[in-house]
Amino acid sequence: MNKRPTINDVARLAGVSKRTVSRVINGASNVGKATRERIDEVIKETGFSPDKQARGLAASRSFLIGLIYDNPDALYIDQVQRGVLSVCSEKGYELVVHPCNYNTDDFISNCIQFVSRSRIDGVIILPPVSEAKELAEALREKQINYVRMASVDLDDHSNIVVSDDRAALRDLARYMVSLGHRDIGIISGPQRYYSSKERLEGFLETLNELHVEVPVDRIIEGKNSYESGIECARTLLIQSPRVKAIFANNDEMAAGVLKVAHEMGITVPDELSVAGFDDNLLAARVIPALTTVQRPVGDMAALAARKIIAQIEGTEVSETETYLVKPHLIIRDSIKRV
Amino acid sequence: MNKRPTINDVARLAGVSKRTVSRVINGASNVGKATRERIDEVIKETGFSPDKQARGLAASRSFLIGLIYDNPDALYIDQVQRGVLSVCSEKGYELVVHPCNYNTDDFISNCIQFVSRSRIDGVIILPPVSEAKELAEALREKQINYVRMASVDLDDHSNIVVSDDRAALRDLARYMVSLGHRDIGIISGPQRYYSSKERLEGFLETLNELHVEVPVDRIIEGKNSYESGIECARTLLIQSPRVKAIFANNDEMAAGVLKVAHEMGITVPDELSVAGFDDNLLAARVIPALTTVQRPVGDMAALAARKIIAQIEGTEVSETETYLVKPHLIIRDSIKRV
DNA sequence: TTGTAGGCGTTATCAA
DNA sequence: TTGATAACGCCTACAA
Repeated sequence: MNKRPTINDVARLAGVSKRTVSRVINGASNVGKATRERIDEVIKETGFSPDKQARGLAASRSFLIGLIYDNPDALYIDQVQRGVLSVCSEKGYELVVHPCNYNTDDFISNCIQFVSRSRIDGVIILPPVSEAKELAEALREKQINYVRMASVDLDDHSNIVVSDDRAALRDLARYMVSLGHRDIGIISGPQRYYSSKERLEGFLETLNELHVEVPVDRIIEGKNSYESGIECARTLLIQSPRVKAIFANNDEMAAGVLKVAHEMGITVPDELSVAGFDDNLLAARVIPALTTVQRPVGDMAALAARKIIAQIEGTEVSETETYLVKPHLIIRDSIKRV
Repeated sequence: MNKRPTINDVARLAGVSKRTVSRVINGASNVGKATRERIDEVIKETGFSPDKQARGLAASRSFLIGLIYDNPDALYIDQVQRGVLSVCSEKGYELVVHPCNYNTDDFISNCIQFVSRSRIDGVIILPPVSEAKELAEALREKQINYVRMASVDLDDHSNIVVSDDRAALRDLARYMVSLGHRDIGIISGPQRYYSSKERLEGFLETLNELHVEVPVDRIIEGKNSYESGIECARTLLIQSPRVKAIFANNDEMAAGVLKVAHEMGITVPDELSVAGFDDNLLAARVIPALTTVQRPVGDMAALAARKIIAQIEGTEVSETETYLVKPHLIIRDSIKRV
């Protein structure tokens, strides 16, 4: 019921100055062993923990990490949040979320304000916002720590964690071809996003190597939404009825393909194979369950958290060298041998 | 590129003391009109905004609102976060997320610590954690502001926002019966949760009024997961093959029912009708699209945010009287007339 | 190795 | 209506 103990209480109880207590709190090396032990004990007894507000005010830090995103995929965001938090809480940071509007004009200043208003120590940026060069530049100019999560290596390795979507799609292409598929259609993502381009290129690249042609009219650009998936699937299936396998840029759109196939009386996977990307909640639930690609989102997020904290605390972890993770194929029921 | 202006800069430029500037910032009434205008102008010119850290240190506030939950439903959480943020950002608060582990022993002290470490001004608690009486008591005892989101009216109305799940299930029952259903099975949620009990009771209540009996062996308690839905559906469908309609406590389990029906060669909705709850992402994607119940989650969350801010700032909004919102039926393709 | 003094940017007390 | 002055709890030069 009493107030929280302060550094002064600890200092008084331990019979030292608060400066010394401060040293102990911050793990400074120049403290006598006996003194340190005495102080540690008092801290334990009193349950003292430094006040973040005061600490922040004095040191210009907040122990707050921001998460910036404009992504409709709630599941992805949830995984990221949990991944980041697993690291944060252990290091004494809290996570402040900031969904934003990538398309508005003031989106950059909005993000900058978010950071400076609350003195956020650093931000983690999710795709597709993370692809915005302007935001990264603005952040850098303002000396704000940031780490981007992306599908392309477009920044210094201490500022980014990338998933190798391209490699994953090469695997998928090989898998499809190995099952005999030759008549392949694609519902790509918006080509203004690197992630979409990477996936498309990785897929086509390997298909070409394996001498499988995909005529341009079998590649349709979707918008990553379920509705868009439905629309594109209709177009594709009517326009190119010979297509026997479709890769959709994400599971949402793949679910749309399933829907259209059902409407048109096409059986999946017997008459049409379908692949998605994300391993969304949907993927396993849908009938037939989707063969798709899973990114280790939680791990990537945790890595991003470690990087941002390393930046903040100036402790360049060796691990900072790691920045590339590879997604892997999840094989379920939506692709069949022909 | 210069540092942010401080209250001192403003005071100097306006030729007043910082105390007066402080009054203007905080909207105190006892400031001369001319003085106020001058100060307002300087604030605008300099782009000054008060530092939250310093402000918090002085006033014992952080302008941080915490979100406590232990809920696997990422979509629900995402909707809540957006709803809360829409209010927060406008009132100058930030949202700090705190997923926790309802089942661990230290879960309460963990939450309390979370709040006190960062001086969180108030917390919003989501179900099912929000049902924990002990947590609410601990919070109250520590004088921590909180608002619970729940399905039952189990707290003071300024501390809770409840969705009337019971009423929604009465509607569902009437709807099913109106379509001729008499052979109804139920996959309920864990009965240790109020929300699950409310739904089950509301459903049975109205069924009884309409003289539709549900034998006890047609009511199976599930765990709200997809897997659990599959398991329960198998049991139910094998044990009571005459069942022609199933209500599942959430969409995840309803998706499980669909899966099992497909496995067993039972056509939905022709031979079996299915209803869910949540209007999950799945609901519209699955085939057939699920008839389900939608809670206005975003609105509830925004309301909760307004309540918590009212508590923090001591401004009891009249709106605080509102606390009950009613979910509504979303009719899709999974229930058919018999 | 330890302590003293001053400052971080704001709000609160009390007088004028 | 205003303004000195002291908190708030911690960190950081600079000394000892």
